Amino acid sequence: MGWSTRELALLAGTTLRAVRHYHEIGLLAEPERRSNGYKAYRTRHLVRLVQIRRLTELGFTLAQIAEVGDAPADDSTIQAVDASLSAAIDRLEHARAELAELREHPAPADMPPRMSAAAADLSPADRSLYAVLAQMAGDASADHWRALIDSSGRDPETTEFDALTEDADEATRERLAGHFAAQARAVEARHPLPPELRPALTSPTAGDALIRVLLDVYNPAQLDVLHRMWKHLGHL
Amino acid sequence: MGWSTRELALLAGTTLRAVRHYHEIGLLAEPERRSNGYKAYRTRHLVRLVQIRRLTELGFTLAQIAEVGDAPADDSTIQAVDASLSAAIDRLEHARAELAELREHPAPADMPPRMSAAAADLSPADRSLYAVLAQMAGDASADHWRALIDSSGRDPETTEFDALTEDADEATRERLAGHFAAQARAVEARHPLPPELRPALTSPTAGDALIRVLLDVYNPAQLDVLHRMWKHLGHL
DNA sequence: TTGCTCCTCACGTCACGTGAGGTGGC
DNA sequence: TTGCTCCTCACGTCACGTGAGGTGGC
Repeated sequence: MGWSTRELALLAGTTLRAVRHYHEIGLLAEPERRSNGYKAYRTRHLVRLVQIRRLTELGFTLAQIAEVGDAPADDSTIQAVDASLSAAIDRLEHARAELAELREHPAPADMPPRMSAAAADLSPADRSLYAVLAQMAGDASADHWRALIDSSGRDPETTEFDALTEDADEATRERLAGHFAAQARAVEARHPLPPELRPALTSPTAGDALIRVLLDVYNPAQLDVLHRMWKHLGHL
Repeated sequence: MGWSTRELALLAGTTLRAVRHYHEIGLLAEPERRSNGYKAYRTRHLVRLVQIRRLTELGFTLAQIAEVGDAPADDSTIQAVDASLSAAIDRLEHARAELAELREHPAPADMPPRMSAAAADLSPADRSLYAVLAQMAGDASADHWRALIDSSGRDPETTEFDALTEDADEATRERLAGHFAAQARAVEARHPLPPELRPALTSPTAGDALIRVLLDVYNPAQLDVLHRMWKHLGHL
């Protein structure tokens, strides 16, 4: 003369535990018991359970379902649910687009996929620097960094810089600094930093962070070359 | 000489607690401490944290991120993530479509939205019955039930049936049974039960469930009328 | 001293999943 | 007696959120 919990769950297409959970939070009334203590569910429980399942599948939280009870959901609630679904879909589709790029150009996900291909030949130090730059300036800056990486290229001086140690002599340091300064000028002329990206990189906080990154990834000799380069550029 | 946990979190666009959580599950290495016990994060932590954030935003679980480490994710993992995103999007878009219908025809969500408008005039008993029928036969059956409800209409006999009590006399019961039998025959001729829906409703389990619903929602006099109707139809 | 930051437990959230241990029905 | 179902705790899951209580730095 009534369904068991398992039967009710199967009829509603859900699980034992879900039914008990709805009891625990007061969403679903507990049925009468048989003499042996077993629950005996009736039609009203099944209909209510089906209603709860439908609403959860529509994206309602259990708290929202509790609020609307078994009345029609008011429009503001439906709008709120729809807005959250819409936002979730946008996020998921953006994620899928990035996943597709990641499949085409497999890379560690330390920077936007559109930069990864260009960054493949960078030294670990440069790569870390670009990863941080991209993070700080936002994903919209990916194309800018990619252009920068592409046009600065891997020349003999870059190889020399990557291998630079403390015993590098004065002449070598000056030569590299001059080379990179000229290159930086040329690259900046062709690919100026988009104005909307400037604030994220020029604040004192951002500057501090970038300096710490430089100190972390380059050795003293390399830092010296960068210092000389900045002097060449007149930025310091 | 290093970032605090909060600074690191801000630089990576995440929260204090997320950083600590990644430590707890071993996703992110703990940095050196200052003399006072404070953590001092370096560039490698920031780069790793940014990578973790990117992967979570792409839909990777933290367990999957732990598996791939800081290497490029293998294609099978990417495919698995993409498949789950795709499935999630499908569910969300289906939910949005149903939400839109629900907004046009506000109703309790005890049955598919496409039935609700037609079911608005049913008695609570009939409504429960149709809710269960739709649940058992699946949402694809909604159009069938809607057609049934629409063409059986609300005539005086239906009103009489809804108000029927135990003191209803023999003649009334027979008259109603005959009326509903004729109506059922006409409706079934115009809207036969789609063959693919039959199995879900004709199994012994389904039959038992439906009988229990009838016993729950109709009173003895109404059940008697239904019993007579079935005899008229030759189904019993 | 006050206010702000850092630290480590440790419980809470959401919607259940998953045993653990005991009883009832055939 | 065996096997299956029912019951009620109660801890686990996932990715963190949110205080609780104490210390450090200016």
